[in-house]
Amino acid sequence: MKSNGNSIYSTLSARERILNTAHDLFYREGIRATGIDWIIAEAGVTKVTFYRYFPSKNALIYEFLEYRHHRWMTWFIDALQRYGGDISALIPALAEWFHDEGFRGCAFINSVSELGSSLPEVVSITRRHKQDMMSVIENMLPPSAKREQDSQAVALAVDGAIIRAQFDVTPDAALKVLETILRSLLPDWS
Amino acid sequence: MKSNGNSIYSTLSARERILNTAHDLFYREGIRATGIDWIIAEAGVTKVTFYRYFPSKNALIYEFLEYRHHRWMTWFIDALQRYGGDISALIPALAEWFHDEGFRGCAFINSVSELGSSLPEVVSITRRHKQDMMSVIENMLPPSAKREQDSQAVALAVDGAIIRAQFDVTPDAALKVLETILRSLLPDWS
DNA sequence: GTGTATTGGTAGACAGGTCTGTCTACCAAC
DNA sequence: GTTGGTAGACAGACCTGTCTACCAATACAC
Repeated sequence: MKSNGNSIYSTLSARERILNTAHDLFYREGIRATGIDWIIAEAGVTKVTFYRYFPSKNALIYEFLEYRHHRWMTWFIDALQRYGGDISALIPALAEWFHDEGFRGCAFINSVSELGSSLPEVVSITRRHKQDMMSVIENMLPPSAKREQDSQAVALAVDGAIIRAQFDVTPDAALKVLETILRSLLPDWS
Repeated sequence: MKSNGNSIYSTLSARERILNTAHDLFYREGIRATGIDWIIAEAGVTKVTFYRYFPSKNALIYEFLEYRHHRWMTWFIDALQRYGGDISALIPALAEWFHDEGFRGCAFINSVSELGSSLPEVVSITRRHKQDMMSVIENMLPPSAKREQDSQAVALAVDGAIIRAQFDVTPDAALKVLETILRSLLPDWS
């Protein structure tokens, strides 16, 4: 087996290389903007191999979103822990993400924008992702009768901040405005 | 000149028909998902006519965004007036939009998601659009030292609500959560 | 009214590229 | 033999953009 010297994933199996490459290209360039030949070339596989593991591009898109969900949630939970584990950890955690040079917004929001009409399954996948994000946020809030309501408000503001960070030149305003909102929403904001 | 009996814009000039058709298809189906042949067929023009008015698809995309900006801002300002003209008008105005059967989120956010990498000009166009939206919001708030800060927070929450309304089954939660945030943010919320 | 030029359109072919997906023939390792 | 790969060709559809040949309406000069 000839490995692709250019791929940063060359110790992985072919399937993993495809999935990781697709993840990077789909997120960076857009899903429709990424043809399967590009993924194939970057992953260092052939078309037969590609179709052995992913029966269609749409199947790959679903796998990409599940993979992205797992990967992002893992990062999110870890980052929140690293910054103290309570709700105020949201700001530095998101700052870490927004300042990442590869930041291109939320892959799920992007996929709804791009494919919401032609591949409507991505909408329900996004709903599940956002539900899980909100659950993580809810678990960081102290128990109260309005815990769920607050977590919905926080999650909605986080989505707003993600959007703003995506079109602004720098993410600083998005983070600052998000903090303003959270300070108003949450009485025990530190 | 043979008019296209199927086009709902058949009393308009060819250029206007193209632009209106592009607006509808780009917003409903996605920009990349809409080939120029589809626009041409729906607008009832030929390729020569299309290229007479729009030297490229990208030129049409820019025109589409400018046209969308003008159209949306006109609607936004009008809707806010219709619902009373103060900041609480935001909720029913957005409800009107979100409940529209053609609602597919914010065309500007969608274009950044879809084309942010391949046509980065859409990002600065989006920034301008969002700045104008925020100015309208600011003008609805009573004068105060934190008027600009509040308008930024409101605008960010509005973007969050747009996103949520886009992936939820119905927009009711998005509107309710937005109202919760605005109630916390703005002391004189009615 | 007629002829001409201009303007704004038509039908449709074409070129070359990209896209998704199907397939053949072959190889290496176990 | 099985598994997991390779190189690469192919088909058909779609995409953006270029071009030819022609037509109708209007304005203007005579």
